Amino acid sequence: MSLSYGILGFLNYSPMTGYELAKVFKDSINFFWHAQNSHIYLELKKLEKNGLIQGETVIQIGKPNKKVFSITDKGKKVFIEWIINNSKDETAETKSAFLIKVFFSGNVSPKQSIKMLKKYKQDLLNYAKGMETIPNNIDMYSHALDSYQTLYWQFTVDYGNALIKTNIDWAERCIKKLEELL
Amino acid sequence: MSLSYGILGFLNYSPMTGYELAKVFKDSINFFWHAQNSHIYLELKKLEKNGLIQGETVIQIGKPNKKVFSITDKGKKVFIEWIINNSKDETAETKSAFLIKVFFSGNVSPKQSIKMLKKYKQDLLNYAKGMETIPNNIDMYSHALDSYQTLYWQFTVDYGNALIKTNIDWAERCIKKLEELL
DNA sequence: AGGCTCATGTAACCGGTTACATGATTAT
DNA sequence: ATAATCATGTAACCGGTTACATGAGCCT
Repeated sequence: MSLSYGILGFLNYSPMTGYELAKVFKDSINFFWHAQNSHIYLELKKLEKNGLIQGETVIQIGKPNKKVFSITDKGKKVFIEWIINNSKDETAETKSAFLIKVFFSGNVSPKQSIKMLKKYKQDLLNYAKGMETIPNNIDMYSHALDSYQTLYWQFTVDYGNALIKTNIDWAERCIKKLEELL
Repeated sequence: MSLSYGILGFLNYSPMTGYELAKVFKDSINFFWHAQNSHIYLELKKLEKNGLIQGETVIQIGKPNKKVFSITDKGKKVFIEWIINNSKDETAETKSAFLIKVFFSGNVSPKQSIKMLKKYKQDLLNYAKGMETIPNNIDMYSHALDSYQTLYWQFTVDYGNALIKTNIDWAERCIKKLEELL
């Protein structure tokens, strides 16, 4: 479901191919929504069938042909409605296999858990490093759009950074408590 | 996948029925993993078929019969291995339809977005209130188990609180910036 | 009489993942 | 040579959700 709205959102900025959508997903909302290219193509087909987007094949020389999709009026309407209707509890959606592991880590030694948490922390640090380029991506797109649009992009980057910091701080607190047991 | 490990985790504490599992899920890890009762029963069947748990029907008087499941040695082994093997990047799993909405909220007015974010904040506050009882739940179970086990439960509660606080702070920052535009 | 708790399940569906397949052009 | 980029898809699978079905006993 969410993927289709993400696609509509990007097509609302400008027409794109499935291939370009896959890239733009990766460059932007990848942090909170990961999209497989196979899934994107599937969803494009569905959206076209429902009349929310329409595709046009473009013949290219020296490159494979491509299919450029544009959002329809119906698609725009559906998309805007989705944004406005703050539907049921998007808040309480946290899903984390990692936290299940933590919850049950009383079954392993403190040493083992410390190792796990340190790996978690390291992954987060690496992830944060990878995210440093996102503001650049925003700049890249931003001169094509007004600053009001990009303000929201900044909000999501801010969210990402805040979340990573919270996670790291938490991991450190846990590690510290576990080290006291050694 | 994760649900089955959650089930193994609880059965590793003590044998339980599907019904009891549904309750204990709700009382504990509900914040980061929500389990439907239908799903639990399905998973129990699968786990039994794979020899990780085994069920025994208990005839009751005055109540419907029930099936109590216990973890097998094989199940214990699989469960512990799952905890220890810090598999591929559980870190970068954040999935949030809400953040997609935020990302694309340049399509609606600041007033509209403020409304959305205030609702988000309110949902979080309500959620936090609902979570206040969890430490009690932990106390309830804890005298049956050692404090080392419950330490990890505390970790997850700490995580939940930290996350909610981060989310609320972020929402407030966004709201403030949007209000400057009015 | 009505609602809650105890108790277990089936069937249909759906969003998303993994693996696989193809093939030309361009840059190193 | 070989790796990356451009470009689009199919098929099988799977974890999880929604809706539905059933029914006894207990409390108010």
